[in-house]
Amino acid sequence: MNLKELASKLGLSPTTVSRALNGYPEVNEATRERVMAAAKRHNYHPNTRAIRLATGRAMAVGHVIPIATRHEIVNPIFADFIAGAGETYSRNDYDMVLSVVPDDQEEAAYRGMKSKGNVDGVIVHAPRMNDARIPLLREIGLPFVVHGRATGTTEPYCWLDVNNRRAFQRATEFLLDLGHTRIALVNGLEYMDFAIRRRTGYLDALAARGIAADPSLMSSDEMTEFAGYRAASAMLAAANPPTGILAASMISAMGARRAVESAGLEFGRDVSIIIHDDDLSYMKNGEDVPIFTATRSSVREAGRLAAEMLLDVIAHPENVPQQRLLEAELIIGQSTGPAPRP
Amino acid sequence: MNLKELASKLGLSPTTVSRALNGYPEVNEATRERVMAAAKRHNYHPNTRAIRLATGRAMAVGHVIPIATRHEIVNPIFADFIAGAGETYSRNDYDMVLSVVPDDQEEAAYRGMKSKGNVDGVIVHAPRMNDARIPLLREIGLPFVVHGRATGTTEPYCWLDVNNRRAFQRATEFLLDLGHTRIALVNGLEYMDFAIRRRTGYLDALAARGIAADPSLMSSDEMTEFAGYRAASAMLAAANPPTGILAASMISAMGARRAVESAGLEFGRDVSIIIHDDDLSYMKNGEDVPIFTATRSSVREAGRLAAEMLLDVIAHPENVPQQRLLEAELIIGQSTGPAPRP
DNA sequence: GAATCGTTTCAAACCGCTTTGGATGAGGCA
DNA sequence: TGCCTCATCCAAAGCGGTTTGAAACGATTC
Repeated sequence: MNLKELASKLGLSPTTVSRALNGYPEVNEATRERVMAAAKRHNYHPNTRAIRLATGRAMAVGHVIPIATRHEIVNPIFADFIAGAGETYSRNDYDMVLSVVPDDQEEAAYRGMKSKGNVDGVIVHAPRMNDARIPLLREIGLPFVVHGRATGTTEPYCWLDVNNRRAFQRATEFLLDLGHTRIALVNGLEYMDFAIRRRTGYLDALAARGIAADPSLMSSDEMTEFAGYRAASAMLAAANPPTGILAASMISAMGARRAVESAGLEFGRDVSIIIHDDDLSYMKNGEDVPIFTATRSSVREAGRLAAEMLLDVIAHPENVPQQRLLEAELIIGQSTGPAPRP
Repeated sequence: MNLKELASKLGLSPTTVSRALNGYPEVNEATRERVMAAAKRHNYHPNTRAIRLATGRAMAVGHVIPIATRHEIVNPIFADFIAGAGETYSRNDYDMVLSVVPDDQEEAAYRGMKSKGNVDGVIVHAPRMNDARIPLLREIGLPFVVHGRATGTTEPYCWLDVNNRRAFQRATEFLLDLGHTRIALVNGLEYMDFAIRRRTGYLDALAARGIAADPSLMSSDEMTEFAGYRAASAMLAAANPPTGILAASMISAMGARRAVESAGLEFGRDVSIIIHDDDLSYMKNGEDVPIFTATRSSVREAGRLAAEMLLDVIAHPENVPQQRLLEAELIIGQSTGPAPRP
């Protein structure tokens, strides 16, 4: 059932039917209702391909997922972000198209999207310092929103980020207030912008209390269980081990907790752990698990918001770049306590 | 730059240019090369929207992701499958469109996809017993491939699955051969088809050795770290605890391992654990982690293959439904050993 | 030399919708 | 009555490709 057939069934022109369905004012209310009813009755849905060609809009948003050579972006955090963004797209009748490409073909992928016109805009994931994608997208004129920020990029662009610096600063202060002085940072990969900011927050908090940062208490690696375990184990085995640990994610923290326990220490008493909690939907902190003390910010919600921002940019490309900084909340759980007396 | 402009720049008709670029035989080789060169030089890419309307094909594949009410499908295993499928789509110039919809609107989502024509086919995820989506998709005539199978569905349909029954049967036999007789099953949710088959394999292996299944050694829950921990803890705390555990996933197993260790037992000696390993790319068994004994089958590879199958179904809808059963390999790691002498 | 054929090219229709620029007719007003 | 407005509807022209059917032309065949 297409528009022409529906129109002739109603004894109307395609023009009128189209207008009736799209809410244009120049059509009689009675006719509109008749059209609406017929459309529903015959289960008519306009052909997306035709709409897209006629309107010149793709009604779709792209997410490029680079794979292979280096860091794997296909992780639980990414999945939750996608789920959040997808909710927004569905509500607004946009499609979400995921492009999985080898990471040396990322630029080509963006250029292709622009010239083939299968998306109206893109979300940029996991920005790094001086991220090359930002000038690229500006150059080719494809609307975009960055999830995170890119230190070093001076020209304004559209982004949505969590205040990672502040979150880790507060987390560090929290441990300091509990009397901890040997505080470790089990960070994500520090070519990622968010990890840089987290380290900055951590260092700022230490510096404010006049505590010298100890490089042996700072690690940077993938946010996996094992990387967390490995980093924490090494630190705990060394002389003058930490009594507090800042972990970059729930998953890293699971590894850190294992390290604490297998070192024969009690997690939450001998060693306090505070995590950054992305509020992953398949792994809620405190729902089942004894709750971790955490700086919490839902990555799924970030996905929803970033998508909304992008749709807005697509609708109003002329506006000045929007920027939004979300604050993480500090959740007090059971994984932290006063620094043990030596 | 569009086709018409390119054609006039070349002094040719759009027809000829289109044919030259698409490899049709009725065009002079010299002209073809001239066209190709010009296309490259002007960075011409045909407009996807126009191609889609003209050919009547969407050149896109849908994945419906139900959310909210019940089981969360947005998990690491799903993410890896998507990544694999995405690779296949990219190679074949197909788009992957993800639809995130509330799970009570799944049917509407599929019907919409068909009538709006924005995809040529779909992959069905996480099938359950007598899954309603299979007859639905057949009824509306949308090509599909199921990742997994649906026990109870009699009419043939296209699927790709791992031999879950056989995998768990072998895993159970492996533990039996090591002398274990108290073997626990920490299963996924048993309304999921794969979980049903795994339990069957487990029960078959026990029965073949004349061992009565003990319901207190069988649990069924989400495949999260905590669910694994909770189930294993309870079993280990009970009278006559298990000496072997079959875990549904790497993540469940991490929980089970924690339960073993916090019960003061040695993992791999006092309690053997054997897992089903989906070979997740962000969490490789044995890459960093001491390797778990496992039945391994890459879910990412399954994604690649299922996508290939779907593209084939789309290209040849008249063929009989393809079905493919992948066997998991048995990897001997360090998480299993002889049953301890009582 | 005319008929036939194969190669190469093109004009025009088409995909299914949106949107522009009228056309039609009823009602209002002088 | 004549003119203007407004509400309502429609024909036709896009959107940017693909595809059908035919034309042009040199080469081959009889």
